[in-house]
Amino acid sequence: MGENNAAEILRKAGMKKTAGRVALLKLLLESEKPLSQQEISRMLKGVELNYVSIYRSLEAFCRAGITHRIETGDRTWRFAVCSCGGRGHCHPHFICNSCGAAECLRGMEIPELPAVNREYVVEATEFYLKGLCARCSSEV
Amino acid sequence: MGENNAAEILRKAGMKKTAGRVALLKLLLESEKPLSQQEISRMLKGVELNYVSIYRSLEAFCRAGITHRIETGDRTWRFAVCSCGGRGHCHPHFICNSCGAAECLRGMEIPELPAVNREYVVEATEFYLKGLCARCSSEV
DNA sequence: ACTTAACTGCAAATAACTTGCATTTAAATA
DNA sequence: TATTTAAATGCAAGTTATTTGCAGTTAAGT
Repeated sequence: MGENNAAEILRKAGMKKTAGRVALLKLLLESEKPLSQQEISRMLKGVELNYVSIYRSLEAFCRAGITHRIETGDRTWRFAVCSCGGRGHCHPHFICNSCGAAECLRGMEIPELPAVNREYVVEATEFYLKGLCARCSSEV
Repeated sequence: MGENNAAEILRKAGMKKTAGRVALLKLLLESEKPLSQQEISRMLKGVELNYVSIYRSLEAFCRAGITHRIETGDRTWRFAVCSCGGRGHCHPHFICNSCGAAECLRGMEIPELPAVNREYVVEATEFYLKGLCARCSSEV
């Protein structure tokens, strides 16, 4: 399943097909939410991948445009596979102020701004919605 | 000038008018850019304010809606006074990928998203533009 | 002047990430 | 298939922004 997919993505990006990276990428491909290194370490099954290697792999994935990185406000990076292949985010992200979970709003586009005047070069945009996720808002 | 203004803001927020907080708030009021704790420590003149106290004051300011906090991607908070008084950001922010400087795009509004369906409660939105600032883009 | 809750400083703790370096290994090449 | 090599890994240690605990100080209300 995602295994071949992951291997293929690695190949196309010119990366070595190691057990660790295949498992990591597979996990990200199957996750609907962006994951932190800790979450990844907890969820990785069948492979032991040192947390330093996880960071380095994620960095490589981001450099290759395979994933993007988001910041949820708790000073931890989270990572999600990225369909657009670009450097920035391809959609807005929702962050729950209560449980801290992050979510890709895949159906939506990041709205354009009415042109940043002057000599600024805009390379990427990020749009975060913060509030209560479905679960937390119903738990009140 | 900003001194009275700062004192007045503190009073309205029910905070004590200490030399440290007045100087801190004055500095933020006069800064056109969001500032990090380190930048603040470097820029504060005439007063010694321990960096822990700076953090605690900034936290209090944010709680009171006096300032907002932004994340530039380098894992450091930056703070700027906030005209809208709300909890979220009142405008988009620009972050330079080269020099790391942050900037409030005060003239602009954060665009609305076409309604986040389902039972999500959106409390705040944050919009970041990342790229090269005027100085860095001309330095190439 | 007195009282008190807010504010402050210092030292130490957290925690997420990064770096250096020696070892392993996938995959290109002979 | 054997050889080579650059990429990937693990471990230990380092970095650094931010937080926490606690004891001492002070603004401001009475």
